[in-house]
Amino acid sequence: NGEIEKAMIFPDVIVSNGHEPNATTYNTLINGLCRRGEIEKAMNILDVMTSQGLEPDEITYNILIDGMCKNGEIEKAMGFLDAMVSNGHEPNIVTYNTLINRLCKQGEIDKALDFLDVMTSKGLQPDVVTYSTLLDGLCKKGEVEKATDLFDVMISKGLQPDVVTYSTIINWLCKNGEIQKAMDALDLMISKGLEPDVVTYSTLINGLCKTHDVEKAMNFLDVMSSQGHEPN
RNA sequence: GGAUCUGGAA
Repeated sequence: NGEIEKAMIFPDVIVSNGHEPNATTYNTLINGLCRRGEIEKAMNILDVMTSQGLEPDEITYNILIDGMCKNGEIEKAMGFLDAMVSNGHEPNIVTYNTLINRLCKQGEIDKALDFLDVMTSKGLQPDVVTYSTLLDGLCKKGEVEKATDLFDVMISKGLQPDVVTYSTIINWLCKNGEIQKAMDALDLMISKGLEPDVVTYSTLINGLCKTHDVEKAMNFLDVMSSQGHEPN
């Protein structure tokens, strides 16, 4: 609701009622501040949390790292990661996915792929989020060959593309003017039992509108509504 | 029956 100031009062209220806030309580607040880009305040809450004798957990760290990344402060995020490691907290798959996403968004795909190697060497298995993130980054950079290869790797590891993976591919096909293939991909995902969501449909509708096929776009509007996905 | 982190459209 954006009313973090009101929420901030609650740890005190909780304590005065005799219920100690736990890590989740603080994580929730820290996340709210990070989403507003108020990283400094979030770090202050981290201090409060620690001074209450609560150990930040991996979710706390991931929230802060993502906050810094989304705030464009990847250097800070990397530094924080180092500090975290030297305090004995190993990054998990979400941590890596977060950093990989930021690197992709900055167009630094090679660095992102380095992290893929790092996580693998640490025994962490990249998941469908990792691959979908990299696929999106590669497609947006026009590295279609590499994207295709990576998709094959993902499949060979037994990972199933999900609705986001398909939406990513559909988006790329649309942007590349391959609308028919995009619609084929939609059929394919449905045939695999996956349910397109509002983003999947919006992606296609956008592609169709950009190629002036408003008729088909309108059809998909009907289809999504009939599938119970309200247009947003 | 209830809470917190990462990927896709605009």
